Amino acid sequence: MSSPAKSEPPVMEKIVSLCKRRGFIYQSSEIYGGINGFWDYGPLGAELKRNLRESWWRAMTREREDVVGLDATIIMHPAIWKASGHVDTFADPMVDCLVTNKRLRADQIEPQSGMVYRFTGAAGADGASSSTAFSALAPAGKPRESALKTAKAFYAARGLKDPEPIGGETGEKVENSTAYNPENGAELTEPRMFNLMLKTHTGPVESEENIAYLRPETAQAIFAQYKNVVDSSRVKMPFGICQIGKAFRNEINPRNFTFRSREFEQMELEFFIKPDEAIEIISGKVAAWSESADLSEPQDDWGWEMWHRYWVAQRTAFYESIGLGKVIHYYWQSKEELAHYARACVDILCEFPFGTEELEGIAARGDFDLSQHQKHCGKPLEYFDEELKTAAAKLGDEEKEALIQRRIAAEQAKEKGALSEAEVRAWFERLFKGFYLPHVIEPSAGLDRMALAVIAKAFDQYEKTDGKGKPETITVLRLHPSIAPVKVGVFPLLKNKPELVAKAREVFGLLKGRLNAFYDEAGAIGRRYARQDEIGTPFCVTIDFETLGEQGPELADTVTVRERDGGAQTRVKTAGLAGWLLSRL
RNA sequence: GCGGGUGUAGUUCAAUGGCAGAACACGAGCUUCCCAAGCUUGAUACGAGGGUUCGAUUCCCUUCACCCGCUCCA
Repeated sequence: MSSPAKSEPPVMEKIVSLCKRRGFIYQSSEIYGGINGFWDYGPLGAELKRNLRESWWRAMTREREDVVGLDATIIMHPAIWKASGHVDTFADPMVDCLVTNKRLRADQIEPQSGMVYRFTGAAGADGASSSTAFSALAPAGKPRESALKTAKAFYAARGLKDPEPIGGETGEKVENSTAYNPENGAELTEPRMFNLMLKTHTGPVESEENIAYLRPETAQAIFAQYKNVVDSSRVKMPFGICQIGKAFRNEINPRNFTFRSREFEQMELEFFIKPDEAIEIISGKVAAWSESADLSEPQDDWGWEMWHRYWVAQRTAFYESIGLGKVIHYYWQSKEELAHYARACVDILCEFPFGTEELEGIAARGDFDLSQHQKHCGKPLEYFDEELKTAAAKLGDEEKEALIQRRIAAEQAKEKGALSEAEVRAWFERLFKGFYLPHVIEPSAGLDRMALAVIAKAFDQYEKTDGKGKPETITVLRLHPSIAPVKVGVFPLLKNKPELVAKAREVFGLLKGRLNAFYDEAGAIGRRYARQDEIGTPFCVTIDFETLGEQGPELADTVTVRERDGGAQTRVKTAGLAGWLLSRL
């Protein structure tokens, strides 16, 4: 299996072209010129996506006893996004440097002190001039020339040749200003808000009061309905709630085909676990993770770290099952990169033609989300753990105090987000009674990215000379059979022989209800194979004269099954054909 | 959001200030005993809006989309 060379940039273009030509992915609203950041799935893309979505759902819920599903609305109470932090963190004030056009976050600019020089314009060496005002800061200790140099760059960027700025003979002293770029002292634009959440209004009147957001992630719905699920579905800790659905982000710059788009589909699991302290009280210890740890079956003494590693292993197995095993990579976020509430986060990356990019993030988020919602909605979201209450009742005061002291020490060692001693004691008081907010492991995957990843991985082209010695390029989509949009093509060897056609229609009828089959009689047999290769169909069956019994009774009612990869042909009885194929998907 | 590039048929590409062409793909017919064969035949395009001009797909402006680099990516 050859993969396209990295140094060949048109690979992505070839994939985009194939996606459109064969009906996988189209530009949204294309007849009106398209709309930036939105993509539609055509007939084959819809099947592919459905297959991916269903394999995820099957692996996450149906094949497990400890995960249930949820299907929540896209528009939810705006307070959810307040509690989650999205209203604040999704609206970053941004400024642009007037010289380099670099965009910076206004709240992250280091305050500068020094002298500001104001220029009213500039004259160019060729007689042209500019009357655009500009100011630059010479940091404390730097001469006026430093500001002058920046001003020259500013006017030069606006088309003036060798510009001589006008004005700015004397400077004004400023202290701790964030209006200038720390890198070069250039004036910055006024801060502008960039809100990454898409907004709408509920009800007939558009007003501030009825603003609603299209969800920027599906996860928050799970937290918001966590209590209902606990109360209604008899789940016991640990357990998970998963959801597949659309999410929306007003990306400033959508890029790379469907990889970063404004409307996309997420597949998220929130797996709720007992806090490590509860595990220790119940089991006497918390299992320590090591490279050789057995992650195959969950154990009672697993803390967050084992559970996190377990889900990384589970998700890895999933990617292997859809044929991405060889192209995924891991990136473990460093302590500095982690959000303050997160304990660990690993990105599962995949090799795309445009680089190795994130497919899924698996975060250990502690109890941050539920505690935020508990605080904002004012309703207790604690889980009552009878087993924990019983175990805690057997602890002596000294043992309890040892646990508390250990936690206090751990909190004091934190650089940010540490709990006070009083908060720790209050938390343990609830814990010893059997109450806690569960911690959460969150594997969060992007369905559209996954679809793009499997297409990119499967895309294969090779050169071949045809019967006339003419070279041609053959395209094959080597999709894993389990996700291929069409599972089997059914062809009569010749379409002008009614017996063959009738038999082929009969075989097609046997298959179509059980797997996605495609009937084709147009063109030479080789062309029909090629058409199926290009859309990733793993099997083709051909009805020939042997099927009709013309070559002897032993071959009657057998068909040729041709495999996409390798082209191997096998004769299979029509009676067992559906089973034969299904066992190979 | 900034800078650069590109928009012609389903795809990949031509040509042109005066009737827009090819290859492949697609449809129909013939032919063909297994990997894009051949013959006949058919349908299909100048991203959108404005300007200049007797006349614009072509020149100019605006806009939209796509690609590359920067930026952004809770």
